[in-house]
Amino acid sequence: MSVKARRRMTAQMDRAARVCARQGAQLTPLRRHVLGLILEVGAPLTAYQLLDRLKLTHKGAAPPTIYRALDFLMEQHLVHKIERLNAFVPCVEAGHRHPAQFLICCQCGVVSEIENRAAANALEHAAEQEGFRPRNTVVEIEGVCAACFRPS
Amino acid sequence: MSVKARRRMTAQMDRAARVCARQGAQLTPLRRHVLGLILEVGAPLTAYQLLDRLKLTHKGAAPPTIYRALDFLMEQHLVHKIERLNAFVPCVEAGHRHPAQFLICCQCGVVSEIENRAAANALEHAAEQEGFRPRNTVVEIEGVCAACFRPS
DNA sequence: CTTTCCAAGCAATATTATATCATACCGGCC
DNA sequence: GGCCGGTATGATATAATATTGCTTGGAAAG
Repeated sequence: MSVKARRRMTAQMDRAARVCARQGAQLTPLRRHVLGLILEVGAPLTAYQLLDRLKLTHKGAAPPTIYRALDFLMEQHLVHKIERLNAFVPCVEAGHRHPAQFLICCQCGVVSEIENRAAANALEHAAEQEGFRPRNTVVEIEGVCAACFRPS
Repeated sequence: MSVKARRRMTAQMDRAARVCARQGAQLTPLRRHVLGLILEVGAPLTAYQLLDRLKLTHKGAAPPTIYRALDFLMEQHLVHKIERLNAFVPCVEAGHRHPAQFLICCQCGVVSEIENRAAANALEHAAEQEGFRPRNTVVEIEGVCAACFRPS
């Protein structure tokens, strides 16, 4: 892991700590550790992949251990679940609810989160035209990313 | 099941038959039966719910039976999977690829499909700004439907 | 000090999905 | 007819994902 990446990770972790403190939520060592795993890998990880990594340092870890931590992290808007992959990634805009839009490259597997107001508004508008009150909008766009399309 | 609903279902089934014929795809009795189950219930059903129903008339049915049928129906764009629910619903615009946008009511569980060009375009645009080539866009909006919001 | 609350430990189990190999059926072709 | 290749289905097993319920321990609140 590069120095730069490590620095970014520390910043994200600090931010997470502040977010939780503000909410009165406890970012316990275990939860922090799980968040760390997600941040350091930088690719979507499934619950059981996380569990395997967690077990290396945390012997008694079992499925509920990881799912509880993930639930907590999702509640705090620190982590997103990618439904198509049953996998988890860090929130880019950590700490507050925001419409999630993901680009999933089906060639290299990279998932990147974008935040496009225009699209989010258009969707909200579309829902409201039906009398629907959106709470949580998830957009998962599968396709080919720029890097894979033009392999330079 | 009302006369009207049955008539609509027959129409959908006929349409499915035409779609498959055009593609040279075989809408076998088994696949037709599974599609029928999905059409008649009118609510999202999980694979195992479908399997239970299928077993009533089709003794040897096992998980692969239903998953194969579902894969086929999804390929033919006759059925969508709702990722958030691990459940399946009929395609409204059956028979051709189209951007799927779902409104999921978290109170009554009703899922309705909409087809909003403006929102779909906005999303496509957002993806392309990143150099991303979308292939398959899934939108799942969770919230409260009109009926639940104003219980009249 | 003790009550309360919540995180975590632990075991079991539920739910969702796939792998694999065998069999049956249908069409064309010799 | 007999064979061949392709596709659909049958059947069994198992993998992958997720939850339930109950218990324990420690820290914060009163």
